Amino acid sequence: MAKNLESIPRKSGRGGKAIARLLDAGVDAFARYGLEGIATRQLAKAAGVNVAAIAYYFGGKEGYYLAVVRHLVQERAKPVRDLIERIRGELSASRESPETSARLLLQLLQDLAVTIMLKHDAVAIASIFSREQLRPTDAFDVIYEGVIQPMHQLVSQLVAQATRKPPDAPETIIRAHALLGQVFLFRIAGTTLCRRLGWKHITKARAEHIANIIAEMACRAVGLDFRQIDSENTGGRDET
Amino acid sequence: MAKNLESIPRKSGRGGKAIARLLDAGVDAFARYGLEGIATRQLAKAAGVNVAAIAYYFGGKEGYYLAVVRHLVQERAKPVRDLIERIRGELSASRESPETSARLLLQLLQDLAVTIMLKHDAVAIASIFSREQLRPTDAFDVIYEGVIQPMHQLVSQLVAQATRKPPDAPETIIRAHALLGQVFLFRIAGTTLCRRLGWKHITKARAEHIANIIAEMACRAVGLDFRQIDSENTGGRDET
DNA sequence: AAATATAAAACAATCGATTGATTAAATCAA
DNA sequence: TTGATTTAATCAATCGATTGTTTTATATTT
Repeated sequence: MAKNLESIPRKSGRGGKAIARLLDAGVDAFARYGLEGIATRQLAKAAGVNVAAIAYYFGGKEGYYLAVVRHLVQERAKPVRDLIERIRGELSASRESPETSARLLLQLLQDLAVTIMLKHDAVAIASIFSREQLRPTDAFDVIYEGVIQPMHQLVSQLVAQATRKPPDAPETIIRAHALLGQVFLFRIAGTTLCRRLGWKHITKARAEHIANIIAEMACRAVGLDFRQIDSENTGGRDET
Repeated sequence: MAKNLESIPRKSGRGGKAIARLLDAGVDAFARYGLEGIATRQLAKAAGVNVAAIAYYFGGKEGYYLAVVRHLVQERAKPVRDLIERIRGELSASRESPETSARLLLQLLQDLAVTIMLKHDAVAIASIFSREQLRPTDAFDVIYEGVIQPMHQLVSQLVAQATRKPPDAPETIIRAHALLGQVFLFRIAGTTLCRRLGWKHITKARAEHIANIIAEMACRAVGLDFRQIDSENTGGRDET
């Protein structure tokens, strides 16, 4: 459908302003309303550019949407990819043991949970991604291969080492999926949680509280005692 | 917006056919494509009725959507509500103990997981609900109060008794949310799981396998040994 | 001057909603 | 049970508004 899946025109550096404004505005708008939920005219107005710019730079609405998702994954999701890289580095640096893996798993899930509940870009990723789950477009592959698959694989590896099972066993991957999903869930189903708890928003303190509980349940789920790991982790910075 | 939020006209029993056909077609269509993702003409064609019937019976597209959700929750979600009622009955019939609560929690999550992954109506509920989570409309309240809140409350109660904590404590509710969310997640994020596992669909056998793993993790998460509970549960019908 | 970028206007297509006419059914007087 | 009248339901045709896209013209930069 989209005309130019290659690179964006930008023959000279002067149209970069409009492109950048469109990409920025698109992240917010598409995350909030979805591809079909917002009109090109509103998108252009939000970006402060003319409607024709969408077709001019991206070939159309679909190409624009795809470019926004690509931008979101490649540029804005850096903190998430850094997190993956950090844990992966620590994993290869330490000797392999269930305790180490569990500790890293705990760290990863905790950090990811807070990031996904609070960080603006992560919220956008989660929103678009959950929409793409229900009705996948080309954008699904971009997000999946860009952030989901690496994350999923890393968690699977940590789960495998923590439970002493093969990392490619269906059981291991299903477990990893459940753990990762828990984290995403507090973003996707935040409305329900807030209603149940009488909250209006999820503040920073609340997000950290939730992250601790998630981490604890995750550790128990892979068969290890949370307190042991947590006390040697950051000196027991929390006790829920 | 919608004209008549009260009852549907249906002055005589003759128009019931059209209404029923519209409600049936609407469940599928709205679950698949969302409110904005499908046109009234397609909806009418799918139902085999004239476009004007939508405005005639429901006052408009929004009223139609709301009626579909109401129908879905009130009529089609009966198996889910029956499940809640069954567990609730068994809970009040047995004496209060962490073991009993954990066993019931396991049963509930296991049955719910299979239902939500396989049963057609439950899939529709999960799809519409997850959409309403991201961008709530009036339909959110209908689903929330009809099935989510009762389910959430019951799980909270079971978690509270299993962990010997107050049922209205934030920690308890957050735990319940995570457990319930895990189950929903395998429906919402089934695309990712299937891709990771090289599956095309989630078959009955696979759904039951997943349900077992979820139940095991849930039991561990609330601090009990899965094997003890499962062996006294249904005579060890599964061993993953 | 040539290439690139922006802007306003117009494009065909589709959206949800409505119209007036027609058909089917129910109601009631005889 | 009739036949006349009213009500309910269905239909094709059409409404104005809005959709994504395109065109045409103008401005800016190289």
